[in-house]
Amino acid sequence: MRGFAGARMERIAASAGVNKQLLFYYYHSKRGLFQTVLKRGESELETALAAIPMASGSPLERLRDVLSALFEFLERHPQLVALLSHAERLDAAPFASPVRRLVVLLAEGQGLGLVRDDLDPHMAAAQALVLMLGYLRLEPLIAASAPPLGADEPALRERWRHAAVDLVVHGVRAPAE
Amino acid sequence: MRGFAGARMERIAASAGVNKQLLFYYYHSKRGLFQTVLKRGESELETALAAIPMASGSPLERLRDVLSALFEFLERHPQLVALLSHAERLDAAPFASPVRRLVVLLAEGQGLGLVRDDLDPHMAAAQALVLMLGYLRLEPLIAASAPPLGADEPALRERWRHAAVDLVVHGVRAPAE
DNA sequence: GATTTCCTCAACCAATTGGTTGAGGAAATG
DNA sequence: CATTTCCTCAACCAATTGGTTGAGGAAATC
Repeated sequence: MRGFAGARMERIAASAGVNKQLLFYYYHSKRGLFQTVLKRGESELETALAAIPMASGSPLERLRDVLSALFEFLERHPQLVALLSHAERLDAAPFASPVRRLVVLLAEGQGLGLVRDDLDPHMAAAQALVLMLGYLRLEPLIAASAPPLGADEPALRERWRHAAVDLVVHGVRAPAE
Repeated sequence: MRGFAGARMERIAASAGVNKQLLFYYYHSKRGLFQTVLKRGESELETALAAIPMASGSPLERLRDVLSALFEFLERHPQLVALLSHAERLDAAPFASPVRRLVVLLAEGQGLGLVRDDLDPHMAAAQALVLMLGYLRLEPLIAASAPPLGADEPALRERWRHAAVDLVVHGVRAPAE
C-alpha cells in the first residue's frame, strides 16, 4: 500500500520502542535498515521451510503432508510472506527448497504411475505453491467469493487448506483405468 | 515496490506528456488522481471480464474455456492486475462475475456427476482464480522454479495456462468408478 | 474577430522527512 | 571507582515534494 517511500523511520522507531537516531546508528540509512530486515526475513523463511519434516507413505500421501505443512507455516508467518512479496523478493531463493521437494515427490509419483504422465512436475509444484501463497495475498477476495463464511476467518483458512490440498492431489493423480 | 508515497506527480505528468499543474487541475490532488485511476481500472476489468464469451459443451469443457479466456485476459492486461492488486483492491467487486460463473459451472457439473461431490464450488472457483492470477504476481518465482525455460517467457505463460487449466479440470473431476 | 476552453511556463511556499551533531545519562564491564 | 558501551534527548539542516498562483499562448467555438 504505502511502500518503501511511505514508511517513516520515526514510526518504525516508535513502534520498536526506540528513537530514530538509534536506527540510523545501527543501520546507517533507511535503505540499510530495509535491506537488513529483508535479508533476515528471507533466511528465516528459508530455514523454517527447510525444516518441514520428511513425511512417510506413498508419494501422494507425502505430497498431502508437505502441502499441509507448507500452508500451515505460511499461515503462521503472514508478516513474513507479506514483507517478502511486497518487496517483490519472492524469487527463487526462499521457496526453492520446498518447490524442489514437491517436484521430487511428483516425479517419484510419475515413476510409480500414481501421477499423470502428461504433467510437468515443475509446473505443478509451482502451482501448488501459488495455491498456498495465494490465500494469504487474496484473502479478502476469497472471503467475498465464498459463501456466508466470510466472517469466520480461521475456519475459512482451514477449508482453503483442505480444498487446495485436495485440488492438487486430485489434479495430479493419474486417472484410474 | 515504491507504493503510493513513492509515486511522483511530476514523473507521472512527464510520462503522460503533460505538466504537473494539469494533473492538479483535473484531479485536485494526488489522492484524487489515484482514486480516479483505480476506479477506472476496476470498471475496465469488470466489463472486460463480463465479456468473456459463454462457451458451449459439457460443463467441464466450458470450464476449460472460461479458465483459458480468463487467463488470456489477465495476461493481456498485466498493468491492470498489478495496479489493482498492488492497491489491495482485489476485493470482490472486479472478480465477482467470473468467480460466479465458475461456481455455477462447477455446481452444474456436480449435478451431472461430472464433478467431485466433496468439493465446494466456491472454494474451487476461488482457487482456480488464484491459480490464474498467481502467475502474473509470481512470475519470477515460477520462472526460477521451472526448468531452463526460464528465459522464454511467452512459452512459459502458455505452459502455465495449459497446466493450470489441466490441474483444475483434473482436480475437480469426479473419479471414474 | 472575439471569446471561451484547454493547456503550459515559471516561480514559489510550507510541510515533511531522511539524516546529522553533540551533550549527557545509565548500566555494564573492568 | 573509572571507563567503555549503549542509548536518549533536543535541536537542527538540506532536500524533496505536494500543491498554489498568475500570466499567457494556442486552438477550437461562437
